[in-house]
Amino acid sequence: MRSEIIQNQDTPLYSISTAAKMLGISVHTVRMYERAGLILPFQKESSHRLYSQSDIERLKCIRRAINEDKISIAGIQRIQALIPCWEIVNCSQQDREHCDAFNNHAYACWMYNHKKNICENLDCKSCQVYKEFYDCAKIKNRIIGITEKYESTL
Amino acid sequence: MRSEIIQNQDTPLYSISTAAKMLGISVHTVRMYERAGLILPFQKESSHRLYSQSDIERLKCIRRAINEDKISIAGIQRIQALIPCWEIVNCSQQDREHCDAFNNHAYACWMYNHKKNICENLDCKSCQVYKEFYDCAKIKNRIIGITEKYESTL
DNA sequence: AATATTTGGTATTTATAAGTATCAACTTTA
DNA sequence: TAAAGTTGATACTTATAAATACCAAATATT
Repeated sequence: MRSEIIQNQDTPLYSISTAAKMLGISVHTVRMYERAGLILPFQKESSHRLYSQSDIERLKCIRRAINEDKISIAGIQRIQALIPCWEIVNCSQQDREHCDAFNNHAYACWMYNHKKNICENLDCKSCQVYKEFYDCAKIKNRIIGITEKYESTL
Repeated sequence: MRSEIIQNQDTPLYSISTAAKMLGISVHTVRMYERAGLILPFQKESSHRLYSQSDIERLKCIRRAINEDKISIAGIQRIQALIPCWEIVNCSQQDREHCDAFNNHAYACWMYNHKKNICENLDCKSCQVYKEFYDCAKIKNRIIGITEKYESTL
């Protein structure tokens, strides 16, 4: 078996213009979504952005939400702010007290600074919270999961 | 102590034109919010709508979400669809299986039919799910509440 | 070294959601 | 029973979010 570069859904492959072309939108629109915290791109050392296949899928999902479901960008931000990140990363009571994400509800956790808590040394881009829960169905199912977890202890 | 008509925040008091005037919007806009499921008015036997002080506050909250926070109506619907109603009304596993609200994520529970479950004979207008959880902060705090409830059993 | 691309801005356009106007039929109330 | 208000529906207007176009400076590619 010869040595190969491992490629998967998370491998940074596409430049911003390639990504934009794949989605049929302008480069600026992609950056607009980034500014809004809907997507975190890979940054090369050089400051140029790169996107993986997962990023493309995420962007497609964002487009559907905006164009088909008529949810505004601000609305998507609020929805993502409801992801129960504290439960997913299982942070402590003390972590929560100092966490801006836990104590606010306007943006997803990856939009806040995480100093002095469990997330401090973690990369949001590779965190389950960011990677897995970007749409309504997945977020709702996760909330359901919490209640089921609770009920199973009764 | 003489007999008085009990008035509270939930007493139906205002006609639709009075409510619209109080909010500085048109009658039609109020009905638009109703169509979207953001507000459930009282209906007199006569089919004319009436609004309580709580309804006015709720409408003010909706207005802030739309005008200040820039969340679209479709966005508000999706956010309200994340209210963990099943946990609040504590419905059974069987109730959940047959519940359109539980099994979807596009609208709040009070927008669906509740046949053959615990909600069947309840009035959504006076249900805690509808009355208490119409904004992001309250919804998020409720989700937090579930996790804390779970953690307290450990 | 020359060409192509990306960056982060601002200014502008466009698409459309949110809101208004108007309507005839119906209901309430005075 | 006349006047005022409500209903639901359609057509129209407006406000603005989303997207595009453009820019000069920086970076990457050949």
